[in-house]
Amino acid sequence: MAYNVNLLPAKIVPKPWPERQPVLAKVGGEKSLASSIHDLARHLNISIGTVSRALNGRADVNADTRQRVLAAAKQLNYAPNQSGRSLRQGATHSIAFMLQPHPGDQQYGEPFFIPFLIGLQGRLAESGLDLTVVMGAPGDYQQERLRRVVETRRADAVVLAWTRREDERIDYLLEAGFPFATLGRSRSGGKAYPSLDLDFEKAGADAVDRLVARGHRRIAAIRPSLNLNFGYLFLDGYRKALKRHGIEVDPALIADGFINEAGGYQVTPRVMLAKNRPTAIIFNNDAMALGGCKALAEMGIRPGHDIAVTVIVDTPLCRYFSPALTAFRPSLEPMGWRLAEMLLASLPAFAGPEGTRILREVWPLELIVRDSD
Amino acid sequence: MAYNVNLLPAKIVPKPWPERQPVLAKVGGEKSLASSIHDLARHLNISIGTVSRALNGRADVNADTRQRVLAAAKQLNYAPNQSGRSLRQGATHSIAFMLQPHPGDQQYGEPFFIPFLIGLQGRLAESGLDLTVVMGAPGDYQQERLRRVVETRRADAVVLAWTRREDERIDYLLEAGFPFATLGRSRSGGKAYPSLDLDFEKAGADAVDRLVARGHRRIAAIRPSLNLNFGYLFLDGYRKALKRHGIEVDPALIADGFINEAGGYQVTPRVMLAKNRPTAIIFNNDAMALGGCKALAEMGIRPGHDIAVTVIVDTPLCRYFSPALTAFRPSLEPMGWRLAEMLLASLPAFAGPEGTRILREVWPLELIVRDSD
DNA sequence: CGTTTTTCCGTAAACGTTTACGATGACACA
DNA sequence: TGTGTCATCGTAAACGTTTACGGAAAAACG
Repeated sequence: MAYNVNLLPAKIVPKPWPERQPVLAKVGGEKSLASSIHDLARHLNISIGTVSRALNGRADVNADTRQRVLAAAKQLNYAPNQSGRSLRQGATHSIAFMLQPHPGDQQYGEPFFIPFLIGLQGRLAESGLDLTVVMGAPGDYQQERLRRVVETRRADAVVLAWTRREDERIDYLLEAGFPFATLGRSRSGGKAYPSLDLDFEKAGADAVDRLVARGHRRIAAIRPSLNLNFGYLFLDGYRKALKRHGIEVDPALIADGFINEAGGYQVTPRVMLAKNRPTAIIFNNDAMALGGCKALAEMGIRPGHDIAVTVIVDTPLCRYFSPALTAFRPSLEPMGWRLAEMLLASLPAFAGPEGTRILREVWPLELIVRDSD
Repeated sequence: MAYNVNLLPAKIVPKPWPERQPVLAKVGGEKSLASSIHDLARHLNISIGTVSRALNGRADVNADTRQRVLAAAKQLNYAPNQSGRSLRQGATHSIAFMLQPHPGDQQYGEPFFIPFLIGLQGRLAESGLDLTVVMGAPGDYQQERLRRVVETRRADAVVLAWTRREDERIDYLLEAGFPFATLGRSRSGGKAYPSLDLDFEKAGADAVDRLVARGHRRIAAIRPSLNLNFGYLFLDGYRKALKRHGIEVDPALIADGFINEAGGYQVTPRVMLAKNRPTAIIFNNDAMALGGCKALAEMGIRPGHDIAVTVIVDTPLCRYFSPALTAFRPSLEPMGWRLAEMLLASLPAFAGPEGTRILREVWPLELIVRDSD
């Protein structure tokens, strides 16, 4: 008889952590989905210990017995119960990726992560780990979800993205001693942790260099608001390069907006109406570039003709847009692969010889010249 | 002393299911991340049974005791071990969404799902369920991953997307008796299951109706290959509407391509070079439309001027493209919410009164008229 | 005051694994 | 034959929960 929490008088309704819920009925009914180690043992008339050892490749089991166990496992469609394994071993064999929609993301999210996740999952799978993406509600900045994943031990490690300038998630994980790796840098955290980032600073500088070489001197920069760290890095490179060329940085040519099409659309007219009207714009994001180009089109300004447009992170959109947008391209899938490797190297159970931890890599972006600048 | 599987002589290396891996060290070391129910019991000098009952809101526990337990839980930073709970209850309290990159998706994936997932996760969270997205490698069509999730009981139910005409995943889940719901219809599966889909058939017909009303008679249709079901539905609507208007269906005006920018780019010239050159194109996907418009631009054909372009599934891309693309818009977040509701209604533990299962809803797409037709 | 009911809590089993430990033979060797 | 080694296996505990059951004390009732 399931007890219904909701029927409790209001004042004694507990708010434990987390809210407990009705128990799901066991699925599958009679024909259980998969057999347990006990079924195998009974079927073969041996002990469960031996079955487990056989399945786990331990040495102290007869070769013949092992074969029989494996055959029976296949025949009876055995699959180890993950909860049982996790409970006993204190490890879930799965890595969590925190995917957090941005507050400004009204409609659609970043396609950016998919190839990254493909690489990540590919490498993790090679080590027998599952990758599970845990979604948060938009706007709560993951802190709560992260705590929950960590404290209920749903994953053995986490991978963070969209790192911020100061990132409380990183502080939390460091303090908790929970293994993690980040896509992107941050200024948070005294201790070292594996992180992989793109060289937005150099890309910003390279973009400026190229534009200056082509005669531009009034160059606008449009980057995401929030305090996403790559926006700062990009702007640093932009500023330094301008100074190197003896060009004064004009604050009116720098704007922040939501990291989506609407943000770019909204913010671009602002820099175009500056006293010193720019002859070039660098967008720090493909979606913002799309929105920005829309705004330009409405002002009768044609990218590649009347203004030079450069995008920092390339996507298929940049290639298929008309005119095709000059952009800096990351190699996302290898990055996912690599970050998995870095994370694994930081986990005692997977690390090779001592001292092989890999920390703080910064990868270059490749300039793809197209028609917009 | 951990036994290293890799040191086994090759011939007795077992290939159990799944490949077993080294055990991860318990994280956190001394300062354990969270305390167990035993810690609470010891701290309060009561039994673990009482602690559990207090936390779970059972009635047979003194109000005062409950308060003390809850206070201690907060103080000691208690969080229930998920593996323990799952093992005991036979339920994981988490729902899996299978995300499968398409073979053609070389670089980037579908942003389509994010708002859907936001809605899905929002509703599930209200019932205390976690949503975890499980990634597969591109190309293997999920069957293996799905089996693994189901058989190792990593989730209590799954949500499928990208349903195909005949979908072996659905057949498998039905036969296994595992709860699931699908975003999209399929012809598979004799038995009923919760599914939510968009009315691609009507959208296809409406698109034709509108174009015919504006004087077009040679209308091309470009849809994804593979046998994604919505491609068929769209084409059905397209065909029926043409016939209704007494227009013969010209196979040369219909083309399939990979469901991304490259696919649209590759396939669009094919229909444009038909003997009966079309005056309008309906794209079944926004990315394909982007690629297609690129091809058109290279042929000197301007959407909205020289040709009418309509897109079946609207995204921000359609809105911010120049010219803005007329498109049919889904309401993805409510769909996610609704599908979660349908799934929950099919789970005994969450269903309300008997007979409230919700099956097979088909939602309309809203026509957004812009500048491209 | 005796009896019955109610309230509250402790006990212990169970979920499916893994693994430390010990037991049993088989075999080798002196 | 006695002793030691090795291969192989069974036993049982443990991981952290939930929950059926029963018991003790308190409350209610006659």
